[in-house]
Amino acid sequence: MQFAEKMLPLKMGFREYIEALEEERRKIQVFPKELPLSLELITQAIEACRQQLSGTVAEYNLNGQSECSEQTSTDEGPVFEEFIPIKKRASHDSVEVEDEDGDDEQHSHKQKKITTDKKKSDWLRSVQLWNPNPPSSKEDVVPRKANVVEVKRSGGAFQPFQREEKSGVATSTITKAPSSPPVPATSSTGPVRVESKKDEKGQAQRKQRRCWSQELHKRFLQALQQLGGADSATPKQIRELMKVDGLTNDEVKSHLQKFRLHTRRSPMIHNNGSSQAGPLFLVGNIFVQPSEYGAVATSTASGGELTTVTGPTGIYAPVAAHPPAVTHTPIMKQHSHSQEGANHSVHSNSSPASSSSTHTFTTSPAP
DNA sequence: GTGGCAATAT
DNA sequence: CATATTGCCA
Repeated sequence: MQFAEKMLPLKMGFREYIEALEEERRKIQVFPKELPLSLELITQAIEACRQQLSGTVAEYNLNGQSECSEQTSTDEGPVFEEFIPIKKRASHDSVEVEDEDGDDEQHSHKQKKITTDKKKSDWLRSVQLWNPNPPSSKEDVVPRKANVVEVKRSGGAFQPFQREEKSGVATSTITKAPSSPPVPATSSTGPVRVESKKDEKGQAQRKQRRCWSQELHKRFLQALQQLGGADSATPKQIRELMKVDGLTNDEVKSHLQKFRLHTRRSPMIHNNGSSQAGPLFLVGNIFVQPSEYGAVATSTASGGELTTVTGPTGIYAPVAAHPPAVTHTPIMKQHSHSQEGANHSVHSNSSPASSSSTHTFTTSPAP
């Protein structure tokens, strides 16, 4: 008896999970064009879960991270991340720094792992966090505690976005940064505005390249979706929706352009539709994509199994009757979240030159 | 003015 | 070569 009770919850969890997934799939199935990837992902997730339910236990492979420069080998057959930045939500947060400090090991090895191992071909790969303006590789030493999970989320960290539904009670969707009234201004590690270089030369030199972080891109995608696709979205609208300070119309425009180009050229190359037992990657992390409505699931990637997934109040898509015939159907615009860019703290990723933009999308034959 | 494309600069 | 910025045009 006890055994049954013991394992029941687990199975139930899976079942519920699957159900939830299927429900979501049904929802988005009406927008095959808008959310092709989501559809695919969910489908695979379902399959994967079913397999797990069946008894076969596969191993999850979560990956998500990489700074603006490195994406250490990510062995994976299937390419998935494509445009969906997978956020890793482990129990221990704080920053993930590359291990380099070998306490018990000699710290002499400095081998780069990248090599030509994986040409992930994620044009997105290079997009990471804001790359303010690495004047000269600031060498700020970030105190790196060994394991101690000292969550130091004091004010002014970074990552303004990301709404984590805290046990139902929404902390109001406003997560306004504490120290960032209006006008984050352009100063200290702030936006990338041109330095205090009064244009004396008569010619405003080019703006510093803006590095599109994952978060940034994520927001970009969200906005894109809400606007009904890349084709119907306009830079201005996107920018408005992103609500990222310091972001200009032109930047969005440019990014959109690139995005379109890439999406056009490489349609959707996912792996075979079948679910293959191989790597599972879903589990929770993925569904944070359309989280705009402030209700999604959180997963426990750390050691735990999957857990949550159900939409609290089923807040997700209000749309119910939308004939697939019409393509874009912008889901109502809800400005629930707010985010203040102000973060750009002293990230100081020394990633000016290193950026291993090894992406080489072997563009398909083209149509 | 806004949006799209192309040239140009990293 | 890929990616971002700037310029030009509908």
